[in-house]
Amino acid sequence: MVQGKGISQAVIGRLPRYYRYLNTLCNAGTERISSQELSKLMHVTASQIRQDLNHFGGFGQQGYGYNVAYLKEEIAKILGMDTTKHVIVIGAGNLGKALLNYPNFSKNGFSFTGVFDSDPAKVGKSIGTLTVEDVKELPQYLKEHQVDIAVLTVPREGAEANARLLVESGVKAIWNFAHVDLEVPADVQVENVHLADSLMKLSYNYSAARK
Amino acid sequence: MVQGKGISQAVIGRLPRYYRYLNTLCNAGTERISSQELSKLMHVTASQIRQDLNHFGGFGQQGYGYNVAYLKEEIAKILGMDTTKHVIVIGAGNLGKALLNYPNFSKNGFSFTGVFDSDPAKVGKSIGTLTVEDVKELPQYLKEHQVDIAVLTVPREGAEANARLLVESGVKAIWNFAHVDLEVPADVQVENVHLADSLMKLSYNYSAARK
DNA sequence: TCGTTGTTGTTAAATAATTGCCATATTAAG
DNA sequence: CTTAATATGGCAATTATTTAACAACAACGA
Repeated sequence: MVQGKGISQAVIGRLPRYYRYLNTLCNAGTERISSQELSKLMHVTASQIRQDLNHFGGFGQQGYGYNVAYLKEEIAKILGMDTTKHVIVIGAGNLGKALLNYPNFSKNGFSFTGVFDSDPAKVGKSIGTLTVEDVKELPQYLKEHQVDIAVLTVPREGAEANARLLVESGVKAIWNFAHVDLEVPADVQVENVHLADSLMKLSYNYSAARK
Repeated sequence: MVQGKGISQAVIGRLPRYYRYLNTLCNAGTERISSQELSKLMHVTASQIRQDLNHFGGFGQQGYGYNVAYLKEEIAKILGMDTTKHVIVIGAGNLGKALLNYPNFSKNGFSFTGVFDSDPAKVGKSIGTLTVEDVKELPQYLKEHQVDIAVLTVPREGAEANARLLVESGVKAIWNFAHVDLEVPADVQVENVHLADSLMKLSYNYSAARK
């Protein structure tokens, strides 16, 4: 169905942060941690941590706390990072390049397998191990390859058309950096990164704090 | 007009989206709009629109609705976009370049006035009208120039040190793209763009929908 | 073994956010 | 001028989210 088991997006949105802290703790060799210790580290309430985690199961043990490595793995599974996700990028500008070169994604099971652009000047150029392909090849590519997630780093004007194309070819997840709200069927997941909105929010908080 | 205090971040976070839709309407020549029409366009409730706006004042008129151009300007003011914000970028990688080249920011009162990097290979290179400066020059630069917002597009490891430097030099707003939670005094505003978190959230929703 | 301390999972209470409702004001038309 | 249709702003009701409280159980030391 559409949305996952009625767990709120507020909860889901906090999981990656837990994952990040657990990863750091794990790398530091920490074996166990209580919700209270973690709450101090993360500046959230221990109640919230326990409640968030218990949406997915009882990962802790009374009197002991949570095993860091185990909990980290469980959260990775919840977030779907236990299986490789094949990702393509539409738009080979600076933003697309930045994402393709970001090392952390591949560490977490996201495999970038293609990059497309409509600009003839960019087609054929290399980005890391990939070569930029013409966006005209995209429909054919989608027929021949499994694509879990498509990243849209194209200008606003081209975004809707590209999204439609992706949806028609069966892509079910779009990471949208274009500054528009995409209209897609309910079974297609869209995660927006509206940078301008984020900057405006900062601008508000900055301005409001000066008053 | 009355700038309320303690307005929730949920409300603030929606303002840029209103602004975007009003801008589009304005460009299309639309003069007036009711909360109901706007609600259909944006897929939110009319109640929410009216309630959000009324945190900042009564911008509408009974029986008429809202004047698009006027409301747009009022929201711009609320978001602090009526005064120019001087912005610098720390980190001249692909992400920094992408932000510097994004045309919409300058349209909305954000003026990028400097870019810094620690990599000698990047120092001296041009990005648009700016030249990359050595990050060692940053303290001196901050003494001589007004900086409203600093953008952190450096690797995780360098982020904390740069943030400390910025805070010590009196910068009060940081747009943080590094994958860490910065520890700053309460009077310094931080807006995080955690791309990995966003991708993981999409991964969850994608995986959950397949079940 | 037994008691003390620590810590979870869960339920209840408190807060916060969203939506529904409507009195009242404005516009538009006859 | 009168009336019907429209649409806000504010408040009340509802729903969602967060925090607090605590019973139950594990760990640990004596």
